[in-house]
Amino acid sequence: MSTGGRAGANLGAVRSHNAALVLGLLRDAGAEGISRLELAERTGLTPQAVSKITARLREQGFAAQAGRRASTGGKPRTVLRLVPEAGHAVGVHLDRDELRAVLVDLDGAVVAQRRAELDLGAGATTVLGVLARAVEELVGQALGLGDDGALAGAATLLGVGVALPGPLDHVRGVLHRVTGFPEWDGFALRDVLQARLGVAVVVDKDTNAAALGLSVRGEGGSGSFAYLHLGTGLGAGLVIGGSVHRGARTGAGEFGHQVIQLDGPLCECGNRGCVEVLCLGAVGRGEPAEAARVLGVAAANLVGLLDIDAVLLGGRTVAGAPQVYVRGVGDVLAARARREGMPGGAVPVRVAQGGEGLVAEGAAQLLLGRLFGRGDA
Amino acid sequence: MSTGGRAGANLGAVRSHNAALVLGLLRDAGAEGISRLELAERTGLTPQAVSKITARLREQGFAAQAGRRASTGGKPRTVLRLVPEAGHAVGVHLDRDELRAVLVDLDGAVVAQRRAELDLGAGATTVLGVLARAVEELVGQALGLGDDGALAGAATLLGVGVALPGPLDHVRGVLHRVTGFPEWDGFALRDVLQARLGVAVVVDKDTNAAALGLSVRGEGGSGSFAYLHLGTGLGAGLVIGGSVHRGARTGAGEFGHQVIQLDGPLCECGNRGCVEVLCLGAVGRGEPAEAARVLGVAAANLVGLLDIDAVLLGGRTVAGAPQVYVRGVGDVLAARARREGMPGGAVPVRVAQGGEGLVAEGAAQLLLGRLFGRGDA
DNA sequence: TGCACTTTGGCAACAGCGTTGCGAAAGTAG
DNA sequence: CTACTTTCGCAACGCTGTTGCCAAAGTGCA
Repeated sequence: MSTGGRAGANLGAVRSHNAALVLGLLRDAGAEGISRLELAERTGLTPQAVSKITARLREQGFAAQAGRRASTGGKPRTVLRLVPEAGHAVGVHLDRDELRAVLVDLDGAVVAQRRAELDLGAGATTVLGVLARAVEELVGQALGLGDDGALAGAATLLGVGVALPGPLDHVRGVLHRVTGFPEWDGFALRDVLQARLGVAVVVDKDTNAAALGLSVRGEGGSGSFAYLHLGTGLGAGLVIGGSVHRGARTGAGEFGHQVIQLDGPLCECGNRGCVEVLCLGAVGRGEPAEAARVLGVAAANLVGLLDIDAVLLGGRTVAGAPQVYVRGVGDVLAARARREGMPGGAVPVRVAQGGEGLVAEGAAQLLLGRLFGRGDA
Repeated sequence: MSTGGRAGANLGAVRSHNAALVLGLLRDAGAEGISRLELAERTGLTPQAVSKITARLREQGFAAQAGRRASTGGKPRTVLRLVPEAGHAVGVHLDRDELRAVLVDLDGAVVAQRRAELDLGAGATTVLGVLARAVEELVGQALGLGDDGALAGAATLLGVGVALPGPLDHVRGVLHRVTGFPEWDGFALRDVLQARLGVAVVVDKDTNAAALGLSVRGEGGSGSFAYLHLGTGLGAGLVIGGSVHRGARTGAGEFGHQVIQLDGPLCECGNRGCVEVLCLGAVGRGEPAEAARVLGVAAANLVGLLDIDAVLLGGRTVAGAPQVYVRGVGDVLAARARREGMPGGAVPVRVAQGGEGLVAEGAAQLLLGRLFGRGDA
């Protein structure tokens, strides 16, 4: 039926919804802060309702007064700001050969971080040991642990987000398979890690985490964008209407195996003419311009299908020659926009900022998002 | 910023949200009806809350008692059902050479319909005249008009939805251009029609209306699906998470000009190797199997990108040889699913039911959707 | 036939949400 | 110093879903 399992709203739901909304606006306002009346305007709530909501948030320690604005002829507005230290989250980027963990505060700012060499093929016990130790050290030094040395002792810790390559089930937190490492097939990473660490754990694809991180930072505008990652492989993370689009089976963003050349060269996925094989082939032959053009054609397909607002490029290969890719992809999109007479012109193409820590920071946002009303089912 | 213009929730919002939710479940239950306790289970609300909500709906005439279930050892449940005659909407399908208008009730059932020959190139005055007359006759005979002959006199009429080909702005109701008819460029169809008819008007692309219609009927499952229309052109309507995805500029679903053959044959859009030119070319050469294969490759790209639950095929060309297309597209998707070891197997491919009236009925749902909580921004 | 039990669903009191009315606080302008 | 503007909290309010309770309407067994 068309009306899927949507939930009814009661008063508790209203409260948390509005609180999350206000908290999100406080975060977006950053160090400048934001006044109650501005919050009222943006939410559509009355100023009095905002006062009550912010009073609750101040009691809970999430918000604080921070100076006042210049007067415009009357009593000056009091400025409110987020208290970043009121909450923390750990984000872990589990890659094929290294592990990168960050501890961020409510603002998304990195408080502490760690790096470790790692071999994903070394088996679950070894990998989980390295991961758990890294997280415990990170949290222990920055926030302090409980008397028993447990992570749960860190009161402000919301949980741990783990991002890794390869298909997986975001909802159940189970890996399907990690390309090249069949021993991870069907591994219930979320539950195992949750039991071991004693705090909430969320698992997601690396490209989704990167896209989420970019979304929170406000890159890609307020609406929809695609993050295209060109490194050892070619993948994408999609943000539609402000939230990460994963699809029913967390399979969305399968960008690299989009076929753009019927009966083209064989790809390792078994298909022919995938963007990945064409693009990486051009990179391998030392033809970045051709790689960018091919990438641009695939990006244009994506833009046409979803009508997104921006395309962000990332990954080692892009970082090696950013201008070539931005221009190459941009040219294809511009040509298409010109031909179709699209209102507003072509979709902008940019290099995703954030570099090496992007995925880990985005993984941490998987937890923070719940506070700010981006809870993902 | 990441927190786009989301709205705060007050008690009025809660009421209409829950009322819409219940109304949607009543509609989905159809003639069988549904009991209060089932409604409570599905919404997560308490039985008492459901009683209050349904009491309001009964007062307003939208719902009614309809018999009772067999007892399971106690007082038998009272069954509630939607009162279809409590609301109506007109849906108009404006095609290049004909106009098709339907009047539907809350259930989506067609109460009356009209067809008229039409030339979209005959100018706005002529076309709007034919359209307005068709709508007024339709509503007048089935519902009756006001004393002054105005549509607003039909108390249960929620408004008119208009679906037509070509790029347009769904939010503002303005046409960008209708392929082959430059005189419509920038025409503010929504506002002009609203002023002339005196009731609410919503404008959308034909493929979006078709997808919406299918979504309401429950085809394509509860989640996400794509409707691919193969007729004089090749387009798509996307339903993601239960609602039509249009993108910021109502440009989403630009499926036909997805490039699947780099530097392939020139398409009339100016690009090379679009699915449309390849697919229609094969149709023209009398090679439906090849057309289906090409369509399947493009569909597989879409499925991979969005991880949708189903693919529905429609349009005159598909209707001419349904099995060929279902099998051809299905084979490509199945092969890909097999190679990637997707959990749950391949995405199902079906022919969209509903035939000629699908777009007009979907257009009517643009208005009904508001009642059932599918208000689209 | 009668009694016990189960299940449904309405009435009444309630807690908690945002809203409204109003006034104190804190500035500017003359 | 006075008049005015603007911010923002207190108190009363209306309305939401929730809880506690009980009447209604069945079944099943003695």
